[in-house]
Amino acid sequence: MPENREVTIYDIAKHLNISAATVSRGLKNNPMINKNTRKKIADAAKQLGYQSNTFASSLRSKHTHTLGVLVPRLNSYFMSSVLAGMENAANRHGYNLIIAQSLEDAEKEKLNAETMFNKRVDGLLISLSYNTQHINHLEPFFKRKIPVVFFDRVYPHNESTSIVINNYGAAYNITQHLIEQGCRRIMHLGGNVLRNVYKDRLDGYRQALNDNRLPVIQQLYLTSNLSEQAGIEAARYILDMAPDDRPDAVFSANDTAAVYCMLTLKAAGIRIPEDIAFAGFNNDPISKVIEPNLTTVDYSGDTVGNTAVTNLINHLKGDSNLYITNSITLRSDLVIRASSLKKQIARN
Amino acid sequence: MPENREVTIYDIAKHLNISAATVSRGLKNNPMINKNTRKKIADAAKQLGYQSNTFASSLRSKHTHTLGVLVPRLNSYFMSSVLAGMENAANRHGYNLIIAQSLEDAEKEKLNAETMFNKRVDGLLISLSYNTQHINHLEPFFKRKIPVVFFDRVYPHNESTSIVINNYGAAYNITQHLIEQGCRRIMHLGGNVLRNVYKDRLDGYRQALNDNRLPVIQQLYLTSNLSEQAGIEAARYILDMAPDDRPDAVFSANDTAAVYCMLTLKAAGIRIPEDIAFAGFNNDPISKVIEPNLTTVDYSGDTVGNTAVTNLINHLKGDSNLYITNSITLRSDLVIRASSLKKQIARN
DNA sequence: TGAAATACTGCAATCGGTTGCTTAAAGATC
DNA sequence: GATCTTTAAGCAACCGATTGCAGTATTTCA
Repeated sequence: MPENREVTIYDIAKHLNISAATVSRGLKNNPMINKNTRKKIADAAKQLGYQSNTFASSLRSKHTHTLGVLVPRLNSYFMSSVLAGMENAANRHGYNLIIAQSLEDAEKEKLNAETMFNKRVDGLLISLSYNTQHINHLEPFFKRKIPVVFFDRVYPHNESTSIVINNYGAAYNITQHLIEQGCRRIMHLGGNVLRNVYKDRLDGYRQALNDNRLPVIQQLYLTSNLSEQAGIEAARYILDMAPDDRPDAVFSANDTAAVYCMLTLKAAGIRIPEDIAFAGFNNDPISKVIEPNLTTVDYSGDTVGNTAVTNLINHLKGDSNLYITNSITLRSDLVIRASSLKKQIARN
Repeated sequence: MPENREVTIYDIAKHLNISAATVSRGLKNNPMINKNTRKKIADAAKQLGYQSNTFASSLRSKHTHTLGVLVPRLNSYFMSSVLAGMENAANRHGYNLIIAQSLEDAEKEKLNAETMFNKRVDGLLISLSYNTQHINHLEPFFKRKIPVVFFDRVYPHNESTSIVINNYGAAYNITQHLIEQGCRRIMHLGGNVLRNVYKDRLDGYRQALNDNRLPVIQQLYLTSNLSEQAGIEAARYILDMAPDDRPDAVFSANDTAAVYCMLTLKAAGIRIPEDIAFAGFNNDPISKVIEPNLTTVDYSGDTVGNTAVTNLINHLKGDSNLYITNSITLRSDLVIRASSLKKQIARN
């Protein structure tokens, strides 16, 4: 037993007294090859314990059946759902995922992009870091026509597709909902407006206020990284205000900040939604556990991931053309729960 | 500008009138090559827009700087923390991660393992699916001496390392804690005992009961997949019992089932911890949001991932030898919160 | 029956780096 | 000044699969 050397198509070829070319074709079920021969090749492969060498193949054939995924952080509920959706779709089509995180750092994003390129991924799926300013680091991909799909945190670019939801509309609706519940001083906890998701949510919030002839109050707009800590600090900020200046509702651009803000306010004796109504974004599991349950926007990470990968692969297979599709907007739903129901009776 | 062809080391070589071998060595900063020449090569590479081709290199050099990660599911808080930790450690050492999920299905696990092997990962990190019975599908790795590291859901094997926590001890302690709070009829929500984590937690629970001369009651042991739904069903099961037969505490093998069980019981008017105390496992974010806050076992997914990858890479670099290390047990902490405090005053 | 079409299979170049071995030049030693 | 080191660089085989083109056997059809 040769412990060391790999079993290659040459071993199979020698074993069957045929050429390596035939073995290669046979293993791919190329109809050029006689059915019997194919069978013999498959049997011999199994018998000899042959395992194809992917990158020998990639070297020659110029595609790797690997997609690069570059996200800000791996460990959020939303992102892990996206990845799960991506992995599923990719796996179904025989593709693999190389995954890296930028940790919200533009520099690291750049380095990771380079690695992905060097690994010659067939396509790139990317959600931008918190402070990415430009996408020069993706130039090598564009130059070599390697398709790039942006998702969630996207960047306008006319040779790649973006997978998004209507952040503007969802924020508008949720703000409108709060207004309908009688709220007049609605605070917004937002993120970096460099990122479309936060910019659009802010715009939707403002437009809804405008359309209802409500003033946009500077003091009621806080921007942060929307972490647990940021939620707690927002609560302190509110508690430090004169009672009359306090908001009567908070719309947070994510659920985490909303929930930790609620917890802190509740501990200080503020009643929710009676004193302050709450709404978040993402439909994170914690939104269903907090009491009262948090009104939020549901949008499926799984679907985002699935759509992004499916479109990318269809493009790679030539079934469709990504360059034509500029952006795909997925469905999102306003999920109304007790945290925002000032008027009606709260339900779970 | 040649749009199509890649820029290769040959282009650099021609450009500088030196050999490709020198370029190859120069790019790797091989001290055999004169410093000036190295500089010239680096400059030319940048100027020509050279990007190394990883798999051409892998083909010859026999290592890919890629690690395979095979998990049951991507979208759980714990697993995404593990992945984040892994990615971090891997990135730091110049390694990449190919990630796939088995979706708790042994068959898919097998297929994914094969793909990973074909991609010639330098090492494999795996947490077993819910119903994996054996690890024959990892034989190709063992045969070719590709190191395998199990984490969390492990399998005894004397040529690979396992990264675990002391599930038995943690479960023992948490049960002991509940007993000290005066609980006598402690229910356990467990998972498939095929998996060490659930088996060990069950054993720890039982041993604690034994050591306190408490009976192990058949009706108070439920096994499930520990999903939200399973938590709800466990609650219904409890509510269906005659009040005197009901448990006075529930120890769940994960937080998700514990939390949804609590929510359902609370809705039915059961007081926690007065009527039934609760303890979970994992320190999932929801455990800090549920009221009362859930007593649980904290163990850092990030550390698990980090440790697994670091050990694997050290082995690959020859700095240490995995075959000697049979298992690494990481620290875990009992986090006591209000859900189990029958005696003392609950605190957040 | 002979020519053309069809069905298989093989030859050999190729993908882009890597590396053992050799060679050439410069420097050191006595 | 001859021999030995040391340093730097090149030659060419190699990794394992793929594929355009060519070659041979078999079938088809007039």
